[in-house]
Amino acid sequence: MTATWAVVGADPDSDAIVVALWDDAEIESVRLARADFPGWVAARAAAHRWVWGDTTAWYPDLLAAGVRIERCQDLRLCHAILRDTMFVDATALRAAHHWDIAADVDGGARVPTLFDVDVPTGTVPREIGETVAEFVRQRDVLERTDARLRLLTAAESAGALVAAEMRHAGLPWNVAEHERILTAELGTRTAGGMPSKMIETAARVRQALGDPAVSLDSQPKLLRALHRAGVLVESTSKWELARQTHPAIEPLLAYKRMSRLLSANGWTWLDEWVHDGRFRPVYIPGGVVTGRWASAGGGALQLPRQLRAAVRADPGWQLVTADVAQLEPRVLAGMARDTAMATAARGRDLYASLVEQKIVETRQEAKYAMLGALYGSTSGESGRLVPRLRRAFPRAMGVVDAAAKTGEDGGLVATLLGRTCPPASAEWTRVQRAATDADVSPGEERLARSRARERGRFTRNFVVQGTAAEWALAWLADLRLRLARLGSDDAPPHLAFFLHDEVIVHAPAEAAEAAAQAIRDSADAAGKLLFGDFPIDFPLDVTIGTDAVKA
DNA sequence: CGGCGCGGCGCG
DNA sequence: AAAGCGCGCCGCGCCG
Repeated sequence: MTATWAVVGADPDSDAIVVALWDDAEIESVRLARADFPGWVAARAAAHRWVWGDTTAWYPDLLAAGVRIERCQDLRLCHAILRDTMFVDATALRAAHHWDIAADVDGGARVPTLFDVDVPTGTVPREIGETVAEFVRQRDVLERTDARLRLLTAAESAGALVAAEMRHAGLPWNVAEHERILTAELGTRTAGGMPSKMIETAARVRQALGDPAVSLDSQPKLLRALHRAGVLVESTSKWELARQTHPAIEPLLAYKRMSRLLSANGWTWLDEWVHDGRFRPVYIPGGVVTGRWASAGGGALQLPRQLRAAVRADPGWQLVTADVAQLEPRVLAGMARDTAMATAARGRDLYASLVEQKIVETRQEAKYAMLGALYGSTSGESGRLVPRLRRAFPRAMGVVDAAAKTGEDGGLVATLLGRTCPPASAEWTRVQRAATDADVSPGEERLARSRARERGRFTRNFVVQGTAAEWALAWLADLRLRLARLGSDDAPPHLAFFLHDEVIVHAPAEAAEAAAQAIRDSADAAGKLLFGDFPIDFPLDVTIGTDAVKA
């Protein structure tokens, strides 16, 4: 008899690992020496859905031993989703506080860095008894709900596998190319730490300001120096500076660009984060309340486009870079079942369609209008254009407007698959209640309205950003399985990077076209999984090359 | 010295 | 241009 579930945990009395095989009830339990565990898993990697407390605690060792599994349930991640969802009563899960643990960012445990990433690193129970107990609690909850939460927990768990596998594989990174870019932008390294072009540019700024000693790295000092030179800005941010006309501005903006590159992704970053030609960031699935991933260390999700050229395939391999055009509007059209919006988006640039249909005048306006709709702009160019979308796509706008209203009223909203936003804080509720008092001051009233609108913008965006994250998880989950079936057994194409609506796949050259097709097929499958037969598509921009610079 | 808030800026 | 959402990381400056 083949068990559906294989629950993995530590033997409380020894160094052994226990696997409890389950269907409707426990079938048997197997005790394994640690050293035998990877081989045992490898022999039945696709036979079970592997259940464990935390993918970051169990999977890296398997990967190091060359073992990949097909499916899992990550109890830590699923606990958080089921505990908070508004669609099923999960009282038993809410009581299990020892599972309320945020991501263990050092889970890989072999992070080759100089510094520990300073995020709390709690751990969920490892022991088999408590692991089985939590598995049973989640199973009972999932049995009482519809397919959506089962889809979501499966997708979230698949994301955990992808994250561990991508960290294991790393993003191929060409140090020489990165250094070439640094030298071209910043000049040569000097003993003092500041590269030559930065030193020269700083001197030009000081010259133009008539202040030979001013610090350019201290915001208050720089602001005072600008004022003394007659540049009356309120901040030193680049967009405010860019509006000024003064000889110091051009070199100052150049200095700020260089300073940013040096501190965020300079030589120090290279030493710390790139080893053996691989950048290995820590990905944190479910790290954002909306369900998006976060990252810790290395700034994986903020790599500047400037450095794209340093992402370089191994010899004989290629990189397949793919991103979805206008993911969030498409997801909104799908979740609202807004046929007009889906039609405008079909197979092409949604923003161009809005211009053609004379909903707005220019593509740029279309973009601002859509951002305003998703983020809740009320003022400026963007806020002015939103009503046009409301007239053109009442169903889609109805979904985000309703989410905003619910949030303003202190209610909960959820994504398509049931991930639910956090409740309003006690402080938020207190401020709202104070505003209903008979003797409320105008200030209190204003504060309450402002906080209510803030929360409305959050819940408005939550439903779309969160459902887009679900689409992306479904895409990743399907793609990792398709890729594993391509290429030769010892060198299949693999995911190397993921950023909200974009993937980079590292593939043997002969498998690159097939990988590109797999990426497209997975996008189609994700659309079907979330939106069924509703005719919304998710066209991709796909580029195959030796680097990750998009065509 | 470490912790923390802030301004600033990179990404979607 | 930002605006309006979600992040992480840097350096500075202040505080204990």
